[in-house]
This record gives sequence, C-alpha cells and structure tokens, in this order.
Amino acid sequence: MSDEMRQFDQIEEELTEKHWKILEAAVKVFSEKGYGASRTSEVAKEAGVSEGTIFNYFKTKKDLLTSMVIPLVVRFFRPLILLSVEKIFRTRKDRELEDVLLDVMRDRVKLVKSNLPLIKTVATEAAYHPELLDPIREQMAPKLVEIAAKFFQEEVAKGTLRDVDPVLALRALMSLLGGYILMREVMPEAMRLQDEETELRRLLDLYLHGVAKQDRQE
Amino acid sequence: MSDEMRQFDQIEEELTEKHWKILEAAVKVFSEKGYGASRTSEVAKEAGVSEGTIFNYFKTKKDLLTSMVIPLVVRFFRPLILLSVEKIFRTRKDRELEDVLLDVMRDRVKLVKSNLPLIKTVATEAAYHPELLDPIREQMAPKLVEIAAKFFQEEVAKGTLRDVDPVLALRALMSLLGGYILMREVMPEAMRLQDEETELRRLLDLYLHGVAKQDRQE
Amino acid sequence: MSDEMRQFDQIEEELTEKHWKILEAAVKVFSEKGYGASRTSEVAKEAGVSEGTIFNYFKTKKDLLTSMVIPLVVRFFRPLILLSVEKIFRTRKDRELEDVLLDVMRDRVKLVKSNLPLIKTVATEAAYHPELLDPIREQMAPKLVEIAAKFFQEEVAKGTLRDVDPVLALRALMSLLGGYILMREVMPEAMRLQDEETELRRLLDLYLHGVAKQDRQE
Amino acid sequence: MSDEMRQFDQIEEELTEKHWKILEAAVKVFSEKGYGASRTSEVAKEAGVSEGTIFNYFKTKKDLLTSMVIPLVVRFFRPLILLSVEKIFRTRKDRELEDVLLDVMRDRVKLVKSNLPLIKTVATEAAYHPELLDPIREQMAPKLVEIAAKFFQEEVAKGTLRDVDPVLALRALMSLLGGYILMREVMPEAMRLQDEETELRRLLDLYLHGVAKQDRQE
DNA sequence: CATGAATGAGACTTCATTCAT
DNA sequence: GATGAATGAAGTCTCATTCAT
Repeated sequence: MSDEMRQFDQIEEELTEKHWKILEAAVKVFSEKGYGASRTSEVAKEAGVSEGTIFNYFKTKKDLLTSMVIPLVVRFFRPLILLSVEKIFRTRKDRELEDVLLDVMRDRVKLVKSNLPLIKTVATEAAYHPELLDPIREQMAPKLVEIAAKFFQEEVAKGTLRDVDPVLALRALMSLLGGYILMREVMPEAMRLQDEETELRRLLDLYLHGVAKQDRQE
Repeated sequence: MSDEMRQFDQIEEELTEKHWKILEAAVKVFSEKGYGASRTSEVAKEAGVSEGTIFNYFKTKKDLLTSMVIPLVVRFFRPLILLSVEKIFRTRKDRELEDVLLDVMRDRVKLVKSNLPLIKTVATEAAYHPELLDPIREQMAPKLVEIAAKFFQEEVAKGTLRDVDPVLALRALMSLLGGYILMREVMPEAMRLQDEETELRRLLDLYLHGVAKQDRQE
Repeated sequence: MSDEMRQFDQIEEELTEKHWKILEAAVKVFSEKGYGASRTSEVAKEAGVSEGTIFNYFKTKKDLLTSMVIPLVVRFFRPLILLSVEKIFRTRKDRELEDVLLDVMRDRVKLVKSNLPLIKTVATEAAYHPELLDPIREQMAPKLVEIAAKFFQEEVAKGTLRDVDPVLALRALMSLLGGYILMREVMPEAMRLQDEETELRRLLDLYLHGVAKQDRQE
Repeated sequence: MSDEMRQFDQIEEELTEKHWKILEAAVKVFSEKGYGASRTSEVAKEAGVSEGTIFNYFKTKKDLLTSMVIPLVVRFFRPLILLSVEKIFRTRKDRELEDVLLDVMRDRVKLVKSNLPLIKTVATEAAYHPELLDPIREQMAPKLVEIAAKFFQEEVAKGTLRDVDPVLALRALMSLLGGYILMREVMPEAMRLQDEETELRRLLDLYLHGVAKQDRQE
C-alpha cells in the first residue's frame, strides 16, 4: 500500500462504528437539503442518537461536512488503486478494447450511482468549501492520471488508439460519463435518454470514433 | 417572438433598474459564499441599498435566488434564439464544419465564463431547489435540442457527419465543454490544461474523430 | 479636561440611550446572579427589549461585562478629577482636617453604596477577567495616588499629619472604608456595626490616632 | 473540643482521600477560571479521575463549591482555636506588643497567601452563594471576635492600647491586612508596594499610631 | 419609496449528570 | 467503586423579515 494512503487508513481505523453511523446520516440529510439548510437535529434523528452525541464525535457541524472526504476516499480512491486497475490490466489481454472500456464505464457509473448522495453533497458544497476537494486534487486525480496515461500509452503502442494526450482522453471520457449521469438525474426526458446499457454503448462509440464521417486519413 | 418568451419579457420589463442592481449584487454575494451562507445584509451593502429595501423588491431571500432564472434566461435563452443560431446557419454555407463548431465552442465558453458567478450559483443551488431548472428543462433544453437536431441532420445530409443521434451528439459536445470548464475552474494543474484555444481545438478533434485508430468502415 | 479622558468621553457619547438602558439592566442582573449565571434573556427582559436587540448593541455577552468599565469610569473617575478634588482643596482652608476627611469618607461611602451593584459585579468578575481593572489600574489609581500625595504632603507641611508615605496613608484609608462597607454588607451583626455616622467617626479616629496608648514621642 | 466543631470534624472524617483529591482539584480549577466557567471535566482531569467519579463523591457541581467551606474551616478556624491563640497568649508575657502583633500579621498573611486559591474562590463566589459564608458568619467570626476582645481588653488593662472598641480594632486590623493582600495581588505597582516585611511594619506603625501628628492628649 | 432598529424563532453547541458496564 | 459514552436541556447568538418613521 502506498504511503499516501496511510493517513486515510489511520483515519478510517480511528473512526468507530458510531462515527460511521453519524457520518452516513449526515450524508443522507445533507444530500437532501444541502449542508446549510440541514439541521444537526435532523442528522441526530437520522442517526438515531441524541443531538449532543454528534458533537462527541464531530467537533462542529462543519467537521461533519469535511469528514465526508473520508468515505469519498475510502470508496473511490482505494478501490481505484487496489482493485479496479489490476482488474482492467489483467483482463485486457484477451479482450477487445471496447469491451474493456465498456466494463470500466459500467463499473464507474455503478459506483457513482451507488454513492450519489455523497457525491452530490461533496460536489455542490465544494463550490464554497474548496478544501473538500484537496484529497481529490492532490491524491486521486494524479493517481488517476497516472493510471490512465499508462493504459492509453499501451493502447497507442498496440495501435488500437490514436496518439492523443492521455489526460485529454481521460478528461473526455470522464466528461462524457459525468454529463450522462448529470443529465440522467436532472432532465432525462429533455435529453431523450434511453436505458443505461444503450446510452453507454452509444457514448463509447462516439468516444472511440467521433461524430465526423470518416473521410480523413491520419 | 415565441409565446413562451412573453412571460420572461414581461418579467424583464417589470424589473426596474434597482431590481437589477439588487439581483446582480445577490449573484455576486451568493456566488462567493453560497446562497445559504450569504446574508441579506451583505447583498444590501453590495447593492448600495438598505436592508429593508431588498424586501421592497423581493419578497423573501429565496425570491432573490429564484429570480436568478431571469438573467439566466435573458442571457442564455434569448441570444440562443435570436442571434447565435441564425448566425451559425448564416455563416455555415461557406465555411468548414470544423470552423463553425470551433466558433460555437468559443462563443459558448466565452458566454459561460462571463456569467460564471450566475451559473455557479444556479448550478449548485439547483441541487436543492430544482425549480431553478424548470425554465431550462422546459424551454431552453427543448429549443436547444430542436436547433441542434436541425443542424446535425443537415450535416448528416451533406455527408459531413455520421448519422448519430443528434441529441446524443449535442449532449456529448456539451459534456466535453462542461467538463473542460469545470476542470479549468477546479483543478487545472492536475488535469494539465493548456491555453484555451489549444484545448478547444483538441476537444473538437476528439469530438469529431474519436480516440480510436481509424481502421473501421461504416 | 485631561487627554486621558477623551477616549471615555467619546465612548460615552457613542453610547445611545438604549445602550445605557441595556447596560444598566445587565448591571442589575449580573449583580444579582453573577455574570456566569445570568442569562441574556433576563437582561433583555429587565431592559425591556428583545433578546436579539441586546446583540445589536453589544457584540457578545462578554462585551456587556467589559462595557461596565464605562459607567465605572464615568461615575468614579470623572467626578474624582472634575469635582471632588477641587472641592476638597477649596473647602480645606477654613476647616478642621477631621471635618474634611469625614466629608470625604461620607462622600465616598455614599458613592460606593449608590453604585454597589456595579462595583460588586466588576469586583467579583475582575477576579477572572482582569482586563476589567485595566482602566482602574492605568488611569484611576495613578490619578488617585497623585491627588492623595499632594493632599497629604500639604498636610504634613502644615504639621497636621505625620510624615508617612502618602500612598500608604491612602491605601490605609481605602482599606478601612472598604472593610467597613464589606462587613456592613456581609456580616453586620457579627461585626457589631452601628449606624454609619458613628462608624465613620470611629474609623476616622482610629485612622488618625491609631490604637496605641500615646506614650511615644516622634 | 467545642460542640460547634463536631460537625466539621465529622465531615472531615467522612472525607476520604479521594474526596480531598477532587476537592483540591476543584479549588485549583475554580480559582483559575471561576466556578461558573469551570468544567467538571477539567476538575476530573486535574484530579486524575474520570468525570463520573466526581459524581460518586459530590452530588452536584454546586456541591463541590459548597464543600470548600470544609478546608476553609479546617485550615482557618481550627488553627485559630487550637494553636495560634494559645501561642499568642503564651508568648505575649515577655514580649513587646508590637512584636506580638507583627507576628500575628505575618502569620495571617502567610496563611492567606498559602491558601489564596481557596480564599479567592470562596470570596468571589460568596457574592452569589451567600451560604458559603455561613460558617464564617456563625462560627469563625464570633470566635475571632471573642478572642480579639479578650486580647484587646487585656492590653487596655495593661495600658498598652487605647480603650477603643475591640471589634472595631479587630476589623481595622483585618481591613488593613486585607487591603494590603488585595492590592498586592491586583495592582502592586500602582500602589507602590514594597517588600512584605516593610509593608507589614509600616501598616503596624500606622495601625498603632495613626496618621495624625501627635499633639493631643487623651 | 427608503430606511434601519427591533424582533424572535431557531440554530449550533456546551456540559452537568446519569447509568450500563 | 470506577468509568466514560450518551443524554438533552438550555444558552448564546444569528439573521430574515417587519414596520414605524
């Protein structure tokens, strides 16, 4: 395990079961009303503890918000390093690139969807509490870029992908997936969204081949 | 002028100069601290009026927030209909598709950037006040889809674009632009962003031709 | 008027009528229950304003306490400079020293008694908020010492008083008066206190001539 | 032993070692922050016990405060009766009155100084919890008055002291000592205090002979 | 219309006290 | 007897909103 994870492991191990219960209650309440409009009394009720107990575990209400980086890292960063990446590389050999990418897309969408309240809260509150993004900026993003770069470069070497900037390619894929998830949440009819499998396949096709008619040679 | 715009025109015409001064002050303050953490007293100071005056023009603080759809529509929806679209079609004939799209991208990015406080506020608060998105969902998005559909269909007919779902194509372009703007605001270094013109060109290239090595025939 | 008073004048002039109303309510409530055990709601009720109004005039509850130095200075320091001293000197010429001192004692006891709640509060809270004593330490005490020194020195020159340290003499007189007032408040029976005039005369006699049988020559 | 002491002895004997440890911790903490601003958790930490344990020994926080009369009586009242008084009388015969009084003053100042936290706490809190003074009012003060009366009367009989009210003389001595100790704690510079021995000698001189020039005969 | 003093509901937070272990 | 997690009542302070001037 990398050094940079040590601190989060320690944090995680310091968190008792009740810590987690309260934190999850906060994620739920904050995601429904927003941090500012949420009441610590609601978090307490949701967690099944008294209001005072919250403050035995989290110094302030704000602390409850900033502590959300912990599950964020635990659920998104650690799996990124320990599991998914290996899996992608292990399973790549004998499969079509498209299948691999489709799997990745399915997997990421599933992960995001199952953590939507957490992500929604962090994403919206990060606009006014930028420190929430620090671990993403400083640890997750660089690691993600590193992994993506390695993957894309290998594909370029194999001749399956064009020699585009791997970070650009990564950003583009994330943008497409992010846009899809956002539209699906916010205005699925207006954007005429279909079932997820179809959408992901269409996105992947567009990601791989673009929208232009193929009349150019590289 | 379409019927659906009437209401906004009326609203706009009802808004006095002081309405706008207060509303702009609110956009500024809300975008810096977030709606919940902003104080009506700060908005008053920023607008150069007394606190009581705000409530002569806007019934409640929430009213200040929901009223932000007005400038949003005025600045994004009306130009969409009256100006840019015509321009795109007018200038299309004698120019390369790529140039046209690049112009559109530049134009949209510029528009978003010049209205970032307003968009940031509406985007984050919409998470907990969905009614903020109603005019977007019900008026802007359909109109946008309509325009895009017409445009993409004509291009398909000309043989410049593949026959992909125009709404998918629209969403994809918006996603790429949105992802770019977001990354530029949030973590430009981690995502290794370069100057805007370069980024937009790379995005357009990727949008048109995808990331895959062109070895397939349609 | 001396420079050192300017700041307090300014402070005093900045204080509106409502400032004073709240401050006096606070003095009353604090003196009955102590600062810590007093509730801002009680101060509000006593002042006849809403609880919120208190915080329009005093930033915090603590501010209410520290602001008590203002009436303290206004009522004890200013009269000290402007009135009493002159009076003492003016009336000295043609009167017995004992009468003059007795007048001073009566006057000071009266002043203290009429401000007992304020003094009680400042005295007890100063034990844990030493900044309350700053104006006393830095302005009142030195001025008092200066006045006393001048007075005692003149008396020594006249041959009415022994050549003792004027500051010691001042302290001793204050101690005797303070002890008297304290005992009167706290345990008048146990200390067998009599009517005030008698007590003050006995104290003055003791102050002037001591307890020892006069068998010594200086 | 007098009847009136029985209760305190009993109380004292009921107090276990842990009682004392907690009580002394409370004295320390209360004297630093004041009763109201002190936290039982701090007392617990200072005493080296858990917070719950405090409440096994003292029913409430208030109980901790009122229990402080116990050490107060133990340290001030009992020695008063059992030791010092006898000593004073025993040593009086063959010594100058001044030496005796100076010894008493030195002894009392030393006793007060070595118990300053306790006295400071009781003195300030007594302003709002008068019951703290009950044992002083009802037991210590009368005893003290009794002893002083006997002493002063004997001195008057010997011709060493004027025939002043012994209680007045007692109060005056206590006032001078109290004022000295207070000034020494609160504003030693402003009151130009010198070393203790000098101060006590000067106070005694003033106490015995007054400030007036001796030109009168009794 | 504009003002800003006054309001008071309600939020966060503290902390003495309890009690199961 | 000792512990310390849990409690919840209560306190200070904030701030959107009102309204008399």
